[in-house]
Amino acid sequence: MLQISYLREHTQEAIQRLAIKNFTDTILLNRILESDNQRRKIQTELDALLAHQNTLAKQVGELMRKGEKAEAEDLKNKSLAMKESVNLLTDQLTAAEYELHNLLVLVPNIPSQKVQPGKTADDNTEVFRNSVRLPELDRKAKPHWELAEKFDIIDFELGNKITGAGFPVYKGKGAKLQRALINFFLDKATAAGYREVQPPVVVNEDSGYGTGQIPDKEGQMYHIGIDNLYLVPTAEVPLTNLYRNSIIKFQELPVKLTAYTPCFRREAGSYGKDVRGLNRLHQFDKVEIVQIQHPDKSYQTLDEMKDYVASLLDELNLPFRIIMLCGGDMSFASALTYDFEVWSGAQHRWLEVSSVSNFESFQSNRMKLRYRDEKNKTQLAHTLNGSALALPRIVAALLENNQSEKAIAVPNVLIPYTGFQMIS
RNA sequence: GGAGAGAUGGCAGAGUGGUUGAAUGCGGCAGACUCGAAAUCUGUUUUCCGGUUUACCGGAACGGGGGUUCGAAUCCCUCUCUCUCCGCCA
Repeated sequence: MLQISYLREHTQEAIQRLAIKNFTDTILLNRILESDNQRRKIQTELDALLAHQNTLAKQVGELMRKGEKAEAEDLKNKSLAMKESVNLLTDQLTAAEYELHNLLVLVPNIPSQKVQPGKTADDNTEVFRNSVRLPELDRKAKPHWELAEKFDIIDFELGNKITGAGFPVYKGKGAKLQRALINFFLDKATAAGYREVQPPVVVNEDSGYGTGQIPDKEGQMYHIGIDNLYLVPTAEVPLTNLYRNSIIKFQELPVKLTAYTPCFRREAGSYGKDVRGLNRLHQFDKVEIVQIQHPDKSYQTLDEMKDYVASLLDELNLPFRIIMLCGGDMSFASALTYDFEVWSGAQHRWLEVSSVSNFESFQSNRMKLRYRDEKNKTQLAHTLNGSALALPRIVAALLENNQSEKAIAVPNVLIPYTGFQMIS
């Protein structure tokens, strides 16, 4: 959620920059500003009345102590007479605040200066490509879902049986490869200074709201109706919300957290080649990194996180490219996002395996995540997060790119974790 | 799941209707003392909103929501959570 003070004081700038995200609803923005004016007007009026009432109540107290009952009664009646207008204004204020809030949550985050205009993924900019060469596979090369069956390491049918589509069962070396990747990613994150956390994978409504899934992407999450809880779509939700409603000393910034969690996404409406095999799942594993940072340093931190994710993919020896998302392709809450895509050798396509974003104060404003600055004032902190990494498409690329007729080679860095060099 | 008790500032812990945004202690910060530190002493120390703008003024908040009252941390209702006992249990 944007800060109303920003919209109020930098209206033109906001309009211009929101246009980059293809958000051009100036009618909404005007309604917001009107609503804000209205709210302030009402509050000023109400505060004056309440101040008067408070004074009267104090005087009544004093008169009662002195035993001057008649005069006290007189003042009581005066105060009572004001009650109706106080109630009226209070209701108006509540309504005005409610309206303002409901309008304000409809406005996406302001994109950072770097973000290019654009409508779809076609307008994104490739900003980097690593030096790992694309694998030259022969004609008999199989896509990962065939490899998974051939080597009996991932069973999609079994998943269908016990749960449904999009819930694969990993078996034998397939299961161990999952565990190896999780441990590898967590160890790397720890070495890079992230504190490992094991959060709940079920969160409440407030948490969903804090990171922006609710109300924006509510339909993406699995909802446990009986307890009104949600399965996490990403560890970002519990991790960032650890600091909901808190004030951090500026000396403690940045806060760096990492967690492995399974992630659950309903993915309603997806179909075709996108959902084949491991390409898009309802449950998948991911290691996430999160930072809470001083506003002056958050873009530096974004670069650092981007470099960190790149280093993981380099170590896994996967060809990848980094995409800077255009305004139209960015998420509602993000100010700048880099996507990482690995080359899937047998599918001949790039697969998104990570998304690293700076949300600036968009999330922290929602969840009241602040820091105390050098002058002892509270300020909204900036939040950032990134996948490091999401497993399924990494596995898909590893299987496909490293295949030969008889076996699949495990990347060197993973061998200490898997305990085997080949899947055969 | 059943019964009972409770939820107050960073922490501990007073406060059962009237200058209580809140005693006291600890912690934090600033200062005095000291070569320095400890100890001691003095002062200070919540957040949000609005107005004015370095000061300052007003309002709101004592788990969340609602009610009673001229006035609520204090009384009532309700929800959530915590603790104790019983039951169940990885």
